[in-house]
Amino acid sequence: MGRGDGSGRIVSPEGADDTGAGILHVDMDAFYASVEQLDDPTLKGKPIIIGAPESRSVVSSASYEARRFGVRSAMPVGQALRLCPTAIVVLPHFDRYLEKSAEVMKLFRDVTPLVEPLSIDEAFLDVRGARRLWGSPGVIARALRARVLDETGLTCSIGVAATKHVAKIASTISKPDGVLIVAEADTNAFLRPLPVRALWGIGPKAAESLEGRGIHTVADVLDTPRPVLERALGAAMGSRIWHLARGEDSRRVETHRVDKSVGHEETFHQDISDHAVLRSELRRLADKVGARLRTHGWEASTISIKVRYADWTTISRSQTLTEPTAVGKRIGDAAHELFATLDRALPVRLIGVRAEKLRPSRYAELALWDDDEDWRRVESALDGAAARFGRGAVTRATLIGKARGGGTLPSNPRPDRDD
DNA sequence: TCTGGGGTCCTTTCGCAA
DNA sequence: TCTGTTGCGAAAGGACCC
Repeated sequence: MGRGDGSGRIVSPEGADDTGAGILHVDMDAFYASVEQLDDPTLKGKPIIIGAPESRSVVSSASYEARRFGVRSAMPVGQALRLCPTAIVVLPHFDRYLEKSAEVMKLFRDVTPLVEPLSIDEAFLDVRGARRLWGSPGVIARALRARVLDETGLTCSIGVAATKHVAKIASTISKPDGVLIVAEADTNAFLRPLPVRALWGIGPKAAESLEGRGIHTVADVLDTPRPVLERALGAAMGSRIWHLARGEDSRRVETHRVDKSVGHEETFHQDISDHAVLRSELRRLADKVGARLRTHGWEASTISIKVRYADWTTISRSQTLTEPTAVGKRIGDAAHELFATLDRALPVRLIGVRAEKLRPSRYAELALWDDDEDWRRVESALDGAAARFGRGAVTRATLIGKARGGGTLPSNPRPDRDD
């Protein structure tokens, strides 16, 4: 979601040169706040903040009326209210945002099947193959903005460029309710004057490191030898921004992304020292993680926990399981074991559980069994049999039968060739 | 002014095995 | 058998993004 104050609205003129610019980046304007204003017209034109009134809550989204006071997302709500005392704090309605997001994404897919959602409120579109049907990228961007507003009541900003990176920057600059077209031949002139912070992946730390070396703008990056950038930012990031500054970005619009981890974490209203309470929180989070794995038909082979102490130091511990799991009980057991290895006596501010190294579940067809205990029995049967006979001997069908209380495991299993 | 929750990716370190 | 090298995966921490 954009984090600017929206003062830079830009609309490229009709007929602007869009030669070679086949990638669109569409970003909804102040998405959560706009959905709330749409659903409750009394909020229209007013400064609103999406967040919770609790002391440790931060701003999820702010209307442009609030941004004019300096309110930004990720800012503590208390601070936001000091900047803008008249702001109305609205609790988030994530289901509603997902609904509106789906509406918008569907409109994108009407234009091209090559849509890559980046988050709930933004996506890349590759429209290079849509010219005959809909016209040039600039024409498509205009029509799409009009259609999004017409059919959803929400405004968006669109960057049109030859690469994802430049399209993304262009949409940010055009916000709100703008469209900015950067023809391929204009890419370098467009990038040169921008601050390094505009480059994808350059955050506060990296910007500080570059600025300490006198590198403030993209033009400065162009004048800097690649090894210097690699020393300043690490090999991978240094090389990446060397390319990005030159407008080089070969990433394609990917319609399918595979999730790599799922996790839950929670910041307590007040720091907690009682380990019994912390352990029960770990259980609760582990159960949520297990349930999510099962809804997606996944299992995880690595479990990690995260603990943030009162002094804000954050540590993580992880463990690879002997057998992957989607069972909350097992995830919770692993989380407890990891938690037991910690020795700091400080109160805890945040605790989290994450499942990593995901793969399709070995018995996804049992997804109808949502009950954690049923899943534990199925996994125990599978793992026990695999340990005794070798994994190759154990078919899914026999296991399902076993787990359901009927059938038996093979008495004379095939020799195992898997392990 | 007191810092959320969901993630991804990168770097460093360390132990193990060839 | 011992030592050094290399490669690799796991673990830990941190930056970054929305």
